[in-house]
Amino acid sequence: MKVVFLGTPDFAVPSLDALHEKYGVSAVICQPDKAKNRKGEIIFGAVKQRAIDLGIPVYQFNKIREEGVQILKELAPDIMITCAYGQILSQEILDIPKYGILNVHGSLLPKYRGSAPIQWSIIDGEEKTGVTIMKTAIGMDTGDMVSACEVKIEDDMYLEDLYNVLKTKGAQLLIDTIDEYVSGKIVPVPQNEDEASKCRMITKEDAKIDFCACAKDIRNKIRGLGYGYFLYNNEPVKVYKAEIGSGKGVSGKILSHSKEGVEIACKDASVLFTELQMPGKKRMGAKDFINGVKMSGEVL
RNA sequence: CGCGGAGUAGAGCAGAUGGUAGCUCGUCAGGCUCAUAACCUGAAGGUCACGAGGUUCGAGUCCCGUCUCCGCAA
Repeated sequence: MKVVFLGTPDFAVPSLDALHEKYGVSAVICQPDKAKNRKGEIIFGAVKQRAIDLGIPVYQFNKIREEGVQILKELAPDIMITCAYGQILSQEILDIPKYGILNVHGSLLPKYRGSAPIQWSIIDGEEKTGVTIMKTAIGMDTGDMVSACEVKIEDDMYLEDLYNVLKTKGAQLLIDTIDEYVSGKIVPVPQNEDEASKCRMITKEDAKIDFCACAKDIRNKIRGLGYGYFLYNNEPVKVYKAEIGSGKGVSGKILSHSKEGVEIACKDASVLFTELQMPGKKRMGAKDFINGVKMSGEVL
């Protein structure tokens, strides 16, 4: 079976690996290179890099709906798999593969359609999420569902943790599903539109901590985004780990500053930051952080 | 060549106007204590990123070059 894979970031790498091992992937399509490091050198996306290592031909289109159609037709895949590719496909493309296109999505559809389902599921304090394999359709993650796998969101999971679990589960589910899908044993099920929800993209602003919020929400946000930040002396202080404290005070007041962490009051309690970073400095644990940065009892 | 910060004891930081380096934590030894991550005393530990570079009587501190790390932007 001829498989063409479309994906860009590292979330898609396990799926690419799994597919390639089982079926052999004849071509990989990913977004154009745009990431650069501080020196201005171009950094390849994780999928592109992986494809090169595996010796799979890579194609990149600014607009796959225009530039990619012809090539895709020539590739004549039996099935195409998308996983965090980053571009909207057209009906013309959807019609190319004999078995259509399957997508790996990081949520339990129809909830959390959209671009950052993993982040939002944690931010919202969900207790579970998962991955869904569905048919890629024209709408935003609206295709009929083929299979799904549930994952519990543990209280100590941060974005990176959940992300890693889901990308692995996604890859596993994908290869466990394809054969049955292709052979017709699985009949795709339409999504229940009444239960659908769509999450919006994450912006820089989302990472700014609002101390007027509840401790749990602040912590969930940091967990979901992987970090958060607040301004101290006009400089952004990034925080990577947070626990809920019992301190009370005016929202934004720095309650304590110890090896345990930097504790700041919020709406209903306090949050204790145990891993932080000053601009230009390295990320470090509270013990090291407070050794160099002395924060007094001011209010942010 | 996108903007900017930084490389000083194991770790985190200080070191105006240049004169061979300090603090906090940690470590080790001893003490106190029922005990301790608490406290007391003492000790070890640094060619101050690199370049047998430049200026100088003398540079961590000024100038030049290189490497590495990081924040922002992308």
